[in-house]
Amino acid sequence: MNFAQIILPLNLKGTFTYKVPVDFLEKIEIGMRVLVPFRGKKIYTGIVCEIHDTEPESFVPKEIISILDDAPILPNEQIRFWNWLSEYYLCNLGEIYRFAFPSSLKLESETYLKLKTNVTIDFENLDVNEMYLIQALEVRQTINLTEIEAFIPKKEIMKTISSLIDLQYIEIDEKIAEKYKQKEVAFVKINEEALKNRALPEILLELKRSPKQQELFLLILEKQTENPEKPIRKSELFDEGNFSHAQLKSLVEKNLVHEFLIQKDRLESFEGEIEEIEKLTDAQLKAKNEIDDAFSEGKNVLLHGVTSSGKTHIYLEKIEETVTEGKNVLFLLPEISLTKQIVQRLEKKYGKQLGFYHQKLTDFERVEVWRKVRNNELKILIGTRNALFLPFQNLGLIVVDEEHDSMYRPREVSPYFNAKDAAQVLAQIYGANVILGSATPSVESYYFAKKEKLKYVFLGERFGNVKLPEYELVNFKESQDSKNIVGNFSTQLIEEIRKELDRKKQTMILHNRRGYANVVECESCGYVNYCSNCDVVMTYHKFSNELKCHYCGQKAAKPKICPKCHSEKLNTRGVGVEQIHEEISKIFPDAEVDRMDVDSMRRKFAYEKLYEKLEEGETDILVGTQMISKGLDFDNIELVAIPKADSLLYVQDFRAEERAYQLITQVSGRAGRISGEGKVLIQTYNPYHPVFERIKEHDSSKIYEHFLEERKKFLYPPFVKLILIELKHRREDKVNRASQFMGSVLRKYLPEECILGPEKSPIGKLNLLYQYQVLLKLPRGKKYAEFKKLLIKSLEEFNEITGYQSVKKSLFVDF
DNA sequence: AAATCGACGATT
DNA sequence: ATCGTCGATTTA
Repeated sequence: MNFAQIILPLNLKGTFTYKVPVDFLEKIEIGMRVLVPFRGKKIYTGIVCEIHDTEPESFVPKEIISILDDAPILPNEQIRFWNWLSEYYLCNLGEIYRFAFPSSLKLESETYLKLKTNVTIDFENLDVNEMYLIQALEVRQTINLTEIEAFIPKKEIMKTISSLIDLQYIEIDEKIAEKYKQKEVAFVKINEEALKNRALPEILLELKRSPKQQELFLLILEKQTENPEKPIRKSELFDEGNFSHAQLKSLVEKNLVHEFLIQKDRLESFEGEIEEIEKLTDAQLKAKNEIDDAFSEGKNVLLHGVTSSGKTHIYLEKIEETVTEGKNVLFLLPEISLTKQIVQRLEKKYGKQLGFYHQKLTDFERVEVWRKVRNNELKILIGTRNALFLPFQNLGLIVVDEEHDSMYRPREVSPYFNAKDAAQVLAQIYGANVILGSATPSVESYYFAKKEKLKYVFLGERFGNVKLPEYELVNFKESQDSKNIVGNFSTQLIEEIRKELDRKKQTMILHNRRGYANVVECESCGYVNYCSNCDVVMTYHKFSNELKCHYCGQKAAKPKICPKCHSEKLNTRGVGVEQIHEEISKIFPDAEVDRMDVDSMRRKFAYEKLYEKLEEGETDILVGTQMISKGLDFDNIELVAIPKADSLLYVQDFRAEERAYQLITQVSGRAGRISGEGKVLIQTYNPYHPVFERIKEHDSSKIYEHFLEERKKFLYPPFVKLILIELKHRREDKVNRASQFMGSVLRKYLPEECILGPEKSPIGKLNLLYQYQVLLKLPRGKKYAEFKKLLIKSLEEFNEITGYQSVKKSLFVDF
């Protein structure tokens, strides 16, 4: 056993063979990190994935420099998971490794280290190497691994660094150190000490000359005695009485009152607003029993529960059961969002045994969570898809909430994989169970649930038997013909909104298109502005008064005259959310109309501020893109309007209808959560469109039947497996030729009916790269494995052509 | 992925 | 003759 296969953090095929030095033979194990030289001077942190005795024939392997861990950092299950991902999604192990590990666990020679600020170093307890490194860092701000090699022996480097990181003397210098700062809220409380030492009358006497201060002091005291558990918000004092900040400040200075800050996200639980877990309703209990049955049969579950049916309650029950059995839970969310009741409730109950893992953590925080998971200190982990890669010790349950969400498979991050499917494989490896939960399951999951590959559990009623919102289709063509319209709104829509305003209810308006107008077009010559990097017209944003490319972020000034024919007549075409917002503000000048989209939420705390406005009922009408369908659970919303619903359907994508249905249903779920008086107005030119008609009927099985029929007819998932091959290059002729060649190679091995293309991608140029694609529709089942082997063979053949090596190739399996 | 090497064209 | 850019090649 003299050789090891090492995974390197590079996007390279396969693993690399290294020789294990004799003194490491005892120590080395699969799953440990090792330091290896690669390409002359460079040093990388690799992962041992195999130890064997076969000496390579064609080359002389290099030696492992050092072993970084005393015990494997990566459990066996994770290595199996990585291998599955790599085979299934046709990606390299190195890519997975890069994605899975926090960067300070995979130091390489270009990683820069720096001294932590404001640390006092205890030189007495440092060894020689540590001392050298600290001294070097005192002279210069940063240093990298190659530079350290000059004064510390190679074998000692990592030991020295990790011990100094542990001591918190040094840290990794992350160039893009975007620190996520949590919002803090100020609270006040009476200084108990002051009350102990002196009698209350004495204190009041002292404040006699400042009556306002006295009044304020008494107000705080009164609030505190009334409810000692509930901390007092600084802002509520100013709301209730006519006090000034100066008065509070002097009370603080007199040491009678303490002021303190609490982080925003811990607030909810701290305020004790959470009800204890109520008993499950009969419907929920039935669902839970069905889940138990499925689990005992070793089946995973699709929990299809209409909006506010209390899926969370069922999750909580199952989570508690799993933890009681001594196993751990992973709770996946599409993105880390504010205020999730489940978070608050779990936090209260499990405190330090609850962990979070998501993209907004700093590297140090990630390593911290990693360590805790490995030591089995955390029982429950809430996280986004990258949490799948934590070194779990005994996973018992994975919950995938909002399983239909496309954030589980973002196309732009490599490696490409679908967290929903990966979660099921990971669970299988760990012998754990999975609950996929959604109010609007993906068509694929629904199909597998009906095919009994998953157990289908349906919760058809809202919690407390609250009625589901009612849908009404507004025929915009008719309104237009009878001239009953103002801009993009029919008078019917306007009247309904006015009624809500009169009743002091809130209204949501969904329009899923950013900006003010799609295009700015010259009336006389038809000129439109294209992005200079992409083959895309630029969207006009009136609010920031510029043109933006939504694909690469490129900005340009809005032209005043046509750059081509100098005409001054420039038209806008296509309606964006800004325009809807403007129209509504004009129609209801006295209402408070707010807009929520990525552009208006970019500023720090913009989301939090708007959230509070909505919560306090200050916002009357909220106009927004799909953003408004997530996380806004307020009791006072009863009307949801979708003025241009057709635009949701007209997207070049076989999932467009499915996504329209999901989006409409998700926003609708915001309406009438408590009262049951929710109403949804869908304004459309096609009131007889099958999707709208079926949404209206409130029978989800009908709509899924419709989707499945269409998918079957036009051969789309779940009836076939899709693999998209995308080729990119700066030069169009090159990528075009490459794609033609790819097509011909594929046709050599695979039947004609499986191959679509090659053709120019829907967006022909993106970020200066031309894109071409080939779409494969492969049959499911046994044939699939066979075809996939042939695909790999074709890809290998393609790779042999040296001329096409510079063409970037991406594969999207289960696209 | 990333560094290195070689070819070719533009610049001193 | 030298610098810069692009593409091909190689990594254990």
